[in-house]
Amino acid sequence: MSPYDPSAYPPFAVTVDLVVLTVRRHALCALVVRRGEQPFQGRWALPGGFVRGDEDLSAAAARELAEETGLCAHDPADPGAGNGAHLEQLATYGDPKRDPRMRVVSVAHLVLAPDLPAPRAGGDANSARWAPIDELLAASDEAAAGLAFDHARILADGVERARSKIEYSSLATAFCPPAFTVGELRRVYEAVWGVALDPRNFHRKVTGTPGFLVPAGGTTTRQGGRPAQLFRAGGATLLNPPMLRPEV
Amino acid sequence: MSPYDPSAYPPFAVTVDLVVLTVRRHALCALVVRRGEQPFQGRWALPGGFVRGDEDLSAAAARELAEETGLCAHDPADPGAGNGAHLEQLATYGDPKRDPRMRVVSVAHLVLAPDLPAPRAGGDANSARWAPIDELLAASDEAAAGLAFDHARILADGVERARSKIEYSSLATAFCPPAFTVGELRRVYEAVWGVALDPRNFHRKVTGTPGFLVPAGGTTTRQGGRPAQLFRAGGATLLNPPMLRPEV
DNA sequence: ATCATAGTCGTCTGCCTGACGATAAACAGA
DNA sequence: TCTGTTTATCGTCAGGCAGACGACTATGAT
Repeated sequence: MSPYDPSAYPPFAVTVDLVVLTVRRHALCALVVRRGEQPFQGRWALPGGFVRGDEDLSAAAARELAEETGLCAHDPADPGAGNGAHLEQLATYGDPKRDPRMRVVSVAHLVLAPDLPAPRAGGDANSARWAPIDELLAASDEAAAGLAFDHARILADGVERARSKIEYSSLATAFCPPAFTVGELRRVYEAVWGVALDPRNFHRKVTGTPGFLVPAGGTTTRQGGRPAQLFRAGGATLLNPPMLRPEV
Repeated sequence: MSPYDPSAYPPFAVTVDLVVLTVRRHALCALVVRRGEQPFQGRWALPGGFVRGDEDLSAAAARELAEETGLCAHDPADPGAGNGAHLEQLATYGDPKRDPRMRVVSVAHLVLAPDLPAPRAGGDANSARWAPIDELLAASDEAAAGLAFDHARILADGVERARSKIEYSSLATAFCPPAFTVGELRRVYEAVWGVALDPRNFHRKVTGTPGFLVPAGGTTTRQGGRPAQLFRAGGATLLNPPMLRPEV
């Protein structure tokens, strides 16, 4: 074998696909776009696109994200605040038959975003929408109803990553607006995990973990009931001990 | 933008790189090979190679692993036993300048293997060896002594993955021979984490976690001292509650 | 025989979590 | 205005688990 001989290796197309998750109306939702061309024309798919020749993988993911949603992703390395969503690499999918036309290797990325206004259909998609992940993954069993390509698998992997990562990191705050209440954060956990948590124990846990939350001043009654204190995400990124996910 | 138009996307080379870890003489070691050609000729690098045109990414990783070490990787999905090492995808590295000659996207994989006889130098490598990771990562600061390309970064990511994954999974057994003692398993944790663990509390923890270890029958005095019971890995893959890594 | 080495079983204490009672502060409607 | 509903927040208590460490066991080496 002759490594690095340009004529000896087969050419690949490299794309990024995005699993963009948010919490809307107490449900975990993913951004999907409708495909405008073959194959899988008219079917829903994860947003994504080709990596450019001089572009890093994370830069390509951030660019696609901006094109589809207008969100400005902030790299975990750079904690620049603003309305930036969390972006991280998820996994890479390269089955030779995953695209019927040619050999495509897709580097999937995971984005966690606060609830947004309606997504804007940009780029090459006919339309875009937030779909509850239950709906998307349930439909993946039926032949013609599920997501295009291997996107159901990618979505499932992304959801599983998000579910496990909020256990031991403060990443759940990425689903929240800049200032939020303990109750709003709890509803994020409940939506992502699909369980009910005890409000009192949750409150004790998050307020008792140093660096997780810092008071933002002021209160809100967005949710009705007694006014709740506003917080913003503290500097801590790791939760130790972790938040325990209740048994099924 | 015209997606999936073959003339519109730049061609990439796709490779797999391997972070192969083992525990030798109470130290965490990685497999490195000496580069036989430019660039970085004569420097140490992670083993790896090009993905073939009809080959899945994990298949390419398993093939490279067999070529370099003779190890038969078993996919996490398929728990076929034997002398198979654990193999999982780690992350993908695609900086446009990571290879000075052309655009190469590398899908790194992580392999956890029991201690092996001397590695066989196969394929395109002049030679191969097990190197303590402390040594490899310490040298990465100096200009000409560290690993080739961005392999120091990839190795660091792989080591970090291994360190965190043995906390909440039974993956540490992948570093052990088919039958092993509690003390041998403890020395794996100590080598990977670089800490000392209390033998009594460790024994209580691993024998008290259902499904982690099953008695293999018989005892051994490999390590001197009182004979120790032999175990093999139980069916459980997740450790709940996790093994706690002591503070630094 | 004595020592060194490793393995295994127990005990105790402190921390954290789950379960749940109680109170506080808002709003809606009678 | 009073009452019920909703949500937030503080407290209490028991059980589980981990860290610290004592005690005993079973081998090989000197």
